[in-house]
Amino acid sequence: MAPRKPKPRNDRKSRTRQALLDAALKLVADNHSFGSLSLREVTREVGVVPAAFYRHFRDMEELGLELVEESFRNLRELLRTARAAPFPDERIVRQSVDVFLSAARENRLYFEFVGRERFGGTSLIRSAIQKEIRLIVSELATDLGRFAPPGRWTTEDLQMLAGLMVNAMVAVIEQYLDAGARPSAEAEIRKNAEKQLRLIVLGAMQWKSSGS
Amino acid sequence: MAPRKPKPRNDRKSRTRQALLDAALKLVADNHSFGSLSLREVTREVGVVPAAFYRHFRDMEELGLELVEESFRNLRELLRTARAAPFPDERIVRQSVDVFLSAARENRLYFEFVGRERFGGTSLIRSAIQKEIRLIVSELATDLGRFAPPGRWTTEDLQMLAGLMVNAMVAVIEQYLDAGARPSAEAEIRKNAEKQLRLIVLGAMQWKSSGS
DNA sequence: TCAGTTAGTGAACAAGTGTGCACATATTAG
DNA sequence: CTAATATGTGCACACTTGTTCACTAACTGA
Repeated sequence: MAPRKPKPRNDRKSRTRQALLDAALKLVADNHSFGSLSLREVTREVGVVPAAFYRHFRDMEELGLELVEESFRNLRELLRTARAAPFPDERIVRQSVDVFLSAARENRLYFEFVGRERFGGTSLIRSAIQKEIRLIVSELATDLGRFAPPGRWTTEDLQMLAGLMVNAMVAVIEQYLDAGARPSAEAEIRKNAEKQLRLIVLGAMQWKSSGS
Repeated sequence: MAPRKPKPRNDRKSRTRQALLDAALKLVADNHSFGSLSLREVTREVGVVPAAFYRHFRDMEELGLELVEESFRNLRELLRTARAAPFPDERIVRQSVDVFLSAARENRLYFEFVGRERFGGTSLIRSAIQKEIRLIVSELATDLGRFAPPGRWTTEDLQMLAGLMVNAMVAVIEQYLDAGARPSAEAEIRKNAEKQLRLIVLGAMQWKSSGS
């Protein structure tokens, strides 16, 4: 049987594709890991027949990789604006934590997806995510290099510092997401995050390069 | 048909149960996440009929929780021996990194399982893991309290410091596991880990409690 | 207007899944 | 030695899964 309701085929070119992505994202956040999410569940959520999936993606994996890209497109956009910043003193620490936490709040589903698949997913998806994160670390490292007294910081050490910072923030975000966004927990987590960053900055100011 | 080979039913009480656990562990490390691992795959790997599974576990989830417990039983044992240690100076940093990395090498499968399910798994398994990690952080915090000049460190701040350290080490271990244990990468990772810990210690020595 | 392409349908398939049940065998207790 | 209890077998059931196929409806550009 042909479809009875002509389904106005809205303005945009192909909304179903985006609907599939959104549905997958929602289902991953709701229930289980992406790996144990079936093609049929996704199409069912969208309200479309399973075969229609193949008009947009070859695979569930292809959809997953697309989700990774979407996630980091948002995040990188955000970091680019936040990167025009002064020397990392007290204020910048507080601001940075704010930026990350509010980003996590607004793009919760994307962050949850990335958090789940960072280590849990298929190896293709895993390495895609790792690559993106390494890129963020590198960008932060060159940024930090601008404020560092030249000579005291090797490129390697800057990477190390950036890695430490990013790891701390990632851990904070995952802690925040796991807390179900209870506002009471958020205040606690925010305070903790600021302290951790402050301590790292403190250590960095005392740092002397790898010798000894 | 009844089984032809009597299957000598070796010494121990019930080896099948452990075989199921081991098989699940191996399959998770090899292929996919625990969530997308079927009961039948596990029994097939052991060489036993699916229904036999129910003689030992009600669920796959129950088996998963058991795996979490096994994993941390090992790890906590290890940490208890390593905890009798002097003030965290240069040597102890190097030793700590060694302890963690060699633990990750020897118990690779367990670490891989925990890494995958920490955020990827069912919510029951997730929270079981988080609880264990929080416990480790707390134990480390009280340990650190012994070396801290009293008054300068509140309990809260000690928890913060311990959390930072554990996070860093967890990140290092996951990095190590992802590198497939290539020895060239291991040296790099080890050096990086030592630097990160050194920087944290440096920051801690400069720390003054939360007031600005 | 009319041909061509795109997006979605519905039915079918082989394969894999969790779970229940009656039965067979091993192991252990009395 | 015998009876009782774990432990494992075989088979069945109803479902869900991914993928294919010919089909039609809708949109597109000339």
